[in-house]
Amino acid sequence: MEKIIKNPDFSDGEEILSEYLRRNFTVQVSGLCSVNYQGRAKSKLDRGERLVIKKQDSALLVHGPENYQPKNWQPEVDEWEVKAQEDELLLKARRKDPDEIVEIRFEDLEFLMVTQLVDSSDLKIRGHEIDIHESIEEDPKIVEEELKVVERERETPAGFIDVFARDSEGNYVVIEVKRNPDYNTVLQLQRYVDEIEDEFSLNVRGILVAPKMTDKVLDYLEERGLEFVGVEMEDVIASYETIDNSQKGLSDFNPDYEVD
Amino acid sequence: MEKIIKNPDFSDGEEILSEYLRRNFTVQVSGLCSVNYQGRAKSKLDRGERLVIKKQDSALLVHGPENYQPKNWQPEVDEWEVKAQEDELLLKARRKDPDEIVEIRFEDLEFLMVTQLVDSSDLKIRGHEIDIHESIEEDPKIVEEELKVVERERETPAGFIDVFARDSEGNYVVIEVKRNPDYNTVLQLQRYVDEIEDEFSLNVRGILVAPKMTDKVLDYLEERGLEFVGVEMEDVIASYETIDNSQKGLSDFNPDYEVD
DNA sequence: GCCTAGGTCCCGTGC
DNA sequence: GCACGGGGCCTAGGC
Repeated sequence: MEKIIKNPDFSDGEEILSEYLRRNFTVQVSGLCSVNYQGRAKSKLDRGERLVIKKQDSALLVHGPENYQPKNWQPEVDEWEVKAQEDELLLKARRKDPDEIVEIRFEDLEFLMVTQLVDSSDLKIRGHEIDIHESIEEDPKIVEEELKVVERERETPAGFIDVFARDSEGNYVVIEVKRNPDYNTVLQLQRYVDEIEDEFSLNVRGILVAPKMTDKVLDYLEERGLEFVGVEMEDVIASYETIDNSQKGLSDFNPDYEVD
Repeated sequence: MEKIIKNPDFSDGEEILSEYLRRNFTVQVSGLCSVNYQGRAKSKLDRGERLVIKKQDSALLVHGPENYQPKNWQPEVDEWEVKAQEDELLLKARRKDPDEIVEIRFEDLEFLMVTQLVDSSDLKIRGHEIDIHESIEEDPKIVEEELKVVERERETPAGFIDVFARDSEGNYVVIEVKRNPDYNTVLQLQRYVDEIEDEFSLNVRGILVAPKMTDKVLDYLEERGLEFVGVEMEDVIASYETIDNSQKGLSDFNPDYEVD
């Protein structure tokens, strides 16, 4: 930990923030504040105690005591302005594109902390839509017995077909994969099916493959003569071991701090 | 600030976390850790220094040194498990629905902080899509002269129509409003128009109302016989004063701390 | 409780 | 650089 100051006054705050906000440090400020935002929308947040975090890449988060999401934020800050006044510490964070500004006015500072986090590890994750595509290609019978995958990401004038296949009777099958299917998914599948039917002048099957489905979307699908096949995400998600194999043997954590 | 401990050992960590995680406190733990997640997907995050925040409603965030978004998280935790072991401090956060678990293994603790934030102010915001709906309802001529709004959020088998209206010639008009229109928006509008045409066996107009538009989406829209009308967000966003008027005169900040 | 749709979405990928 | 689509999306609003 570089620095922690409890109950700093506004001039302490101005000094520390001016020094560290623009640099490669994680800075926290907590205290009673109000926040205005203007940009793609406009918001006001009245006085309350919050935790403000400036990350090492300049991302700014204003977190209240609850919820996953920050109350205000700035994914990337281009210009900082810090000013101690008689009755407040003003912190402005401006972003250029889109042009937006977050203004935080602290009436009272509870603490101020400067640290530096070293983390070069990437998140390895399985269970994305792309992993379902791969499972189908490896083992098409999770969709249907005797299905043969012809092509992935087949391009049509209506967009890319996730998986293009033929069934045991030789029919063309268009497969659309979605983790979270909705009405638009149905129309998208419909468009691909229409496109392939035009191309081959044949009847074409359309199958939506997803780990879950709602009754209404299923109705909408079946009204159009399209089909649904469920998949188990557990079958799709690789084991921890498999994820492990994609990593290097040793962690690339490196304790050398980069200052600035 | 309730507590701050620098470089706590694992048994300190276990003690403090066991006491405070389940209660109405904001708890921060920072240090060298690795994180596993399993639930809707499965992920591994190798060792690195991170800031872990448990909010007062049990939301859990694992923030790396960069980016707006946490590397791992749990929007709501139902069960906590904390265990100091010889070489690590293990923190498990389980959620019941969906069933998922985040496991954080600390190899080294940099600091541990317990605070309590008091914030009962709501965020006042203007510029959401709903504000455009309201502008249209108040003054339909921003879309078209002599347009009459019939209904908002009209339900159809294909979903909800933002604004349902009739034009000067008595035609039905389906209006879809979007801040950020894209291809899917066109499909969505198409869905509604098709549904209303089926329902009334009439030709129905479809208008996409948005503050911006791209050439490709416009082409895609017009190919389908659908229309676009631009609106200015500035006309939609209320002034700060208007936002102010929606607030009570006095802040409802109350310095009484609720312990538990 | 499920379902629908928006978000200052953010963010990666492909053109 | 923009644009498109996914996300462990999250979250609010209806029913």
